[in-house]
Amino acid sequence: MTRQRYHHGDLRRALLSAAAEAIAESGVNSLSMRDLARRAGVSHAAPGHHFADKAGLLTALATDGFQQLAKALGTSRLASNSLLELGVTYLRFALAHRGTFEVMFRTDLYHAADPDLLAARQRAADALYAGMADLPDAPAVASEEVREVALAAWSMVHGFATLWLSGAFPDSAAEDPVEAARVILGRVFTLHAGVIPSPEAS
Amino acid sequence: MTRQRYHHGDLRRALLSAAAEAIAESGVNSLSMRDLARRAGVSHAAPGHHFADKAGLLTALATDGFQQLAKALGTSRLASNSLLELGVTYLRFALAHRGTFEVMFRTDLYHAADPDLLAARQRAADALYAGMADLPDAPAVASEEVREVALAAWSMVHGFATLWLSGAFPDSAAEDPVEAARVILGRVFTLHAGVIPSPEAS
DNA sequence: AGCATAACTAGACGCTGACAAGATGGCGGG
DNA sequence: CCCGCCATCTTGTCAGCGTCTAGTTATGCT
Repeated sequence: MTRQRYHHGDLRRALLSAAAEAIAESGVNSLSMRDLARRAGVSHAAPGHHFADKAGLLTALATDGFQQLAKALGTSRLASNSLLELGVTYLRFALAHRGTFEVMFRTDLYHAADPDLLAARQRAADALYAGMADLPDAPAVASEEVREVALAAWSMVHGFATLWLSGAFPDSAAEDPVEAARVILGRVFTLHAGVIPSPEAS
Repeated sequence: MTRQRYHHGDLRRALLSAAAEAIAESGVNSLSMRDLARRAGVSHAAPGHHFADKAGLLTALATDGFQQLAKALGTSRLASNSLLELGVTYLRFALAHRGTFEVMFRTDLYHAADPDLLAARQRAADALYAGMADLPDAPAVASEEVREVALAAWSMVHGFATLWLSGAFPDSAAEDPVEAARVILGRVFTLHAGVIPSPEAS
């Protein structure tokens, strides 16, 4: 886990952050190992020593992403255990780390069976479900049905994030996606639970 | 539009369908123009005459996809103008044409400014919003707010489709995604509108 | 001090997308 | 009828990519 300083310093982490930045800028398909090596000022084969192959690098990137997401979701839950705010946290993560987020849900790009990745993904899923379990709202649904509502909520916020990132929405939601999501998610969630966190309107 | 028969027959369409199949099998990143040409039994540079470049082929594929989606949504609306069934149609399309669907929302892969593509995308969006406008339900929301609910519904079904396709869901929903979605979407939509289409349960 | 080894370099291979220049064949104007 | 035109397709070429192999440098342990 802990990386010492070697010739470069910490090439592994430099490559990962450079990759996240490059993907956020110009998409994952135009990412090149050799270009990453160039940015880091090392030879074209140097990355191969830290990551078995390109999929290995993306596996590490996705793993980091799931860990960060799990942490963010856990923090959000403690701050204000609101289903709506949990969704906003999810969206904020997708926007702030769009390169990493893009890779996380492209299982064809990395080694999906990697144990570290699976563990991190599970931890993020647990954080998500945990945040939904002790909802401040939704007293109307039985415990069994919580799972269904959780899938619906996850689907909605994930779909909103991906659609917005791909520019599929009309400009209405393009200005401030977080605020737009707060209104949209809030409308469904509050109607569902009968509890009104009152996003902002009177 | 209409393609005559030439040396190959109809290479353009053959390439597009082969591309959709190949992407559905092994992802868009492992798609190769040369492999497509090999499958069609032509030389490696033949595709270049029908599509300016790889992005051009994917642009055409996405355009076809949006046209098909618009058609499917329109048909669904006529068959049973239910918001739930419209969502199911959307999901069915994503599952049946997962290769095409994957490309449609990856704007970094194709020429996003292509006029034909923009027109097809707009037509699909219109079909989606039209299907939501004359809902059988949702009498509680004002006409302005229909747009917000539409975005929420679109986000939810889109998110469900992409999450399922990426294998992110626990196995619970993995068996029959359409039925699972019917339950999940129905739970939110019916609670929202106060109308119960009663998916299947007693 | 010396050495095993992690970290990196240099070179090569087959593959890819893209470009240029030549071959092939159907169709309309003479 | 046939002849030239042009869309279609082929062959050849190029730089760049991911990956493999072999060789080089520098670090930390004994």
